[in-house]
Amino acid sequence: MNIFAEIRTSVLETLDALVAEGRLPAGLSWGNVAVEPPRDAAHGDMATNAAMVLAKPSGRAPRDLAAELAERVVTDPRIESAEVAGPGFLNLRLAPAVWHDVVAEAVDAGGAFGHSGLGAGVKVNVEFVSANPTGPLHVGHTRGAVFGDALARLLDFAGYGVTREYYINDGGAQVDVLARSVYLRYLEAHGEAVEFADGTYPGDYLKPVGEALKAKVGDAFVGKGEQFWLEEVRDFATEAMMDLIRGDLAAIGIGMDVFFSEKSLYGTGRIETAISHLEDKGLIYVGTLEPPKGKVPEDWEPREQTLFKSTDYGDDVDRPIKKSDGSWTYFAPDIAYHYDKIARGFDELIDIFGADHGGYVKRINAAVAALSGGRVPVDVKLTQLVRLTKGGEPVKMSKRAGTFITLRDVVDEVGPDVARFVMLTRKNDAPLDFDFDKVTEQSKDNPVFYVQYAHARIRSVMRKAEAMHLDWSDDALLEDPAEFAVARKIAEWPRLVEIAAKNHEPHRVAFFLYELASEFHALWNTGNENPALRFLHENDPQATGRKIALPRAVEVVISNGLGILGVTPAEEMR
RNA sequence: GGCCCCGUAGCUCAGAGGAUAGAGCAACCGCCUCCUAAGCGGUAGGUCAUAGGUUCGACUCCUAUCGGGGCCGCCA
Repeated sequence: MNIFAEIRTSVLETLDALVAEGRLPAGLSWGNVAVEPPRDAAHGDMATNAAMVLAKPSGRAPRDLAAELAERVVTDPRIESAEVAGPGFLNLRLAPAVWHDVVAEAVDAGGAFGHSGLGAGVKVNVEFVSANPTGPLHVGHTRGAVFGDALARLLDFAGYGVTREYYINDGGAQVDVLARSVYLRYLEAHGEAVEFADGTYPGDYLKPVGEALKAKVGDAFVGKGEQFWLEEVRDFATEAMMDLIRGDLAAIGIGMDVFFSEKSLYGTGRIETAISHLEDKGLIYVGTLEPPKGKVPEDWEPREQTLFKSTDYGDDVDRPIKKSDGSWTYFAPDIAYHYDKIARGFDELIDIFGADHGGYVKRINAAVAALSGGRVPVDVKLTQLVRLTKGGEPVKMSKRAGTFITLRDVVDEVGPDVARFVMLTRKNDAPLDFDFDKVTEQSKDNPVFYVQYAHARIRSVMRKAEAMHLDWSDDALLEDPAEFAVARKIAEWPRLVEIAAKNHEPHRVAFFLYELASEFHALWNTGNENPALRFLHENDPQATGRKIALPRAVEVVISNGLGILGVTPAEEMR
């Protein structure tokens, strides 16, 4: 139940009635009519802009129209009063029973409270992480991973059919580099002294892979040329790296539904099929690109290449799909990959890239628009950098020289819950400061703690209530303004879920939980001033049962919200 | 040179085209015999980078400019 949507329906019905009576002209669109929480609580519980939006097309003065609407709309028993304000707002005050019912619904619905029909029947593919299978995930990947997973959970909560997907870049030169690096570790495992030249990966994490390779093939590859072992070592090493990455993802609570191999597109005709699809639309041609403006590479010279006419779909220049030697560029399998997603019947695609891939967005948009005939929208989200600090000092490298801070480093230091929550308290396209000390601090300026603390307080109350052998009653007793304030916030939850899901913005959930926690902590303190407002009343089980419905509803929302963020609610803070 | 993102309180940041732009921190003043004070209440703090435009209405949309970051053929 989204009470805002319901009251909006009521307003629209009133408008329909005015049309039927000839008080408003026919043919008006209600599309821009909104019912929203007002910014200032003094303006009531909800406000509608209906009169202002409809004033011009209906030739009415906004305040007059608002007044007429006000007269009619109060026949809805849920609407206690309606007041014209400002330039033509209609401020609505709802009956206390509405908030009472909201609390009861939250308590009854539990984990389903806030579920939405928004995404019913819509299949959406969320592709994220997709890090090269050449090493452990580092902190940059972590943000994309957390963001993608939270977005997937959010969409799932809003009723979409969600597939989480990882694109394995196992088709390019970097997996050959990986294979050679593992081969060196393999020789090392056989007691040979090895040297890691430029263009190989020197990281320690490949040592066990070299040893595992030795255990598997013995000395079969020792002293042999690349042609004997490259392919097998590449497959072996890639699989080992994907195991490593799957482990990293699991450490922060992420499981993928599909791992899609780039390699599976080569030599199987799948790239050719996708490209021929574009060819049929006249979007593939052979040509020579202009040199890039500004900083021209030193060795630049004009080359004839096979190009995709992405400029037809808003890109700045056409993009090469074949190198001058005739082999595919990275973009070609990417086209085929997105073609495959479309063919699998997804209604919406979401790609999550690091900010350094910003230049790639337009060509992905172009490719998907061309391949799907504009049917399938794709939203490419970029996650900005994470600035790691400890006690205010920048942390850039881990102790092992030359390696980036890994996802494991972060999880080991602060735990998966803190890492996830903090990374979701920023919009994806804003840089994020992550201070190892601050994020574990137990104070109000740490939102993780603040929200968890509210939950822990409620759990404490609930445990005590259970000890009194009573259960919540859904007949909530609401008296104080602070109680109504909390109930109003709870009523906003279903609406917030829909807004966040539509905009692909899970950070809104984190901010909402902070606000809800704030309302709750305020309510908690009213119990200090006025013991009658406390949740637990030792000698009055009935009153207690009715009083704990509200904190129980808060618990439901915090728990559901943290579930979307992938954070475990805290039972206690000790 | 082009493209993308960002610019909101001293700091870190929210803000579905709506009213007098919000929160936390820092500053100042209050609240613990009390279900967890790890908390709550209050005061103060603003040219929403700048200039135009669209609109009944712009922090929000459009254009230009300034400032910060990222990216820019045969790497992925």
